[in-house]
Amino acid sequence: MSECTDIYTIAAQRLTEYMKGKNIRKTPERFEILRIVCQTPGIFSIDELHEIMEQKAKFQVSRVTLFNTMKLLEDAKLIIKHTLARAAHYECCINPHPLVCMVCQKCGMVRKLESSKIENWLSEQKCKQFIITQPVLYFHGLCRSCMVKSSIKKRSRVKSEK
Amino acid sequence: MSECTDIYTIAAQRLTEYMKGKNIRKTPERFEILRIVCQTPGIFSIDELHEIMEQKAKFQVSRVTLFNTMKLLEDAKLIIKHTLARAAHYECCINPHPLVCMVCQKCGMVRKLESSKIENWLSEQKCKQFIITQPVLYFHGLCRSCMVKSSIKKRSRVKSEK
DNA sequence: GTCAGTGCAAACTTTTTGCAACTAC
DNA sequence: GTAGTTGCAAAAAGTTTGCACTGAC
Repeated sequence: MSECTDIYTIAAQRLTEYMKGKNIRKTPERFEILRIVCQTPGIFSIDELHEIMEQKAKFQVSRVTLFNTMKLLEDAKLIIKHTLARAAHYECCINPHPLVCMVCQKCGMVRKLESSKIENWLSEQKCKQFIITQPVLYFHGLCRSCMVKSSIKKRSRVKSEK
Repeated sequence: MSECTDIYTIAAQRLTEYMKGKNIRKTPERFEILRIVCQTPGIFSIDELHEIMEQKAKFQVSRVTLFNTMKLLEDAKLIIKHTLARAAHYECCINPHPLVCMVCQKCGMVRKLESSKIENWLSEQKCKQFIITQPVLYFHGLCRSCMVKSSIKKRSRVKSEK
């Protein structure tokens, strides 16, 4: 928890910095949402975040505000938006680094890979026509579980740790 | 056009092969959709495909059938599904290869990169816990046009060549 | 003839918008 | 006090489902 608090402190500073001179107000909702986002491991949807806010954090906030705040946090580069499933999913990302994700085409499971080579590869690329803010490498395939079970169940939403 | 026809011939063979022994029927809708998909460059949404079918191909087909058929073609590995925007986008991909896409965070533009190095990098990866069927590397960032214009217009849908 | 496929309408899910009340500045 | 923010309700957008009809096998 103390580590989470540290992350939140940094994140809150960055958000304050981002807001500066932009006519963007520091509302309690925005900082409480950021706090929960920092405390939530893995990726989550708006609905999941809404439930966490109400159940765990006992903080009432509307879905509309969550949508708006996610956009703000994304612009401030404090979270990353994944649109792998029908509903967008987000994750806290205080120190953006190249993400390597395994996405199961059957169950929607997402797993992250550690990789230094991809970073080297990325640094070699010359992209004058494009400012890269966040590279994400998705591997679409089948996870071990779905490899074994040959069930024909429908592709579900992205799973997150509950 | 002759090249497109060739691609369709190969695709139709693959689809037929995929359907074999699966109780999946060869309907004219499915093959006509596949033909148009093979003739359509770049990425497209269900709605865009629906318009092309009606306007250019003069072939009446419902959106429901397009959704179903896209699922079938995806399973048959003849198309790739991108979920970068609110609406899913698809592209024909007869010979799947690692895709490297630049996605503009502002206007939603998608551009493909040529890259052989990413293929080498991928071949080095050992993924025993995962069968990779399609690697896609997305660069999220800003395209040249949005770099210059500092307009604050909202992020729009994925653009495709019209 | 059977049952998978099609297409309409309706339901459902996710996201956006309009608007009144609120509040950070 | 002003204007950005919140949150409700409603609309919009994308996708799925129920069901009757059709047609591939």
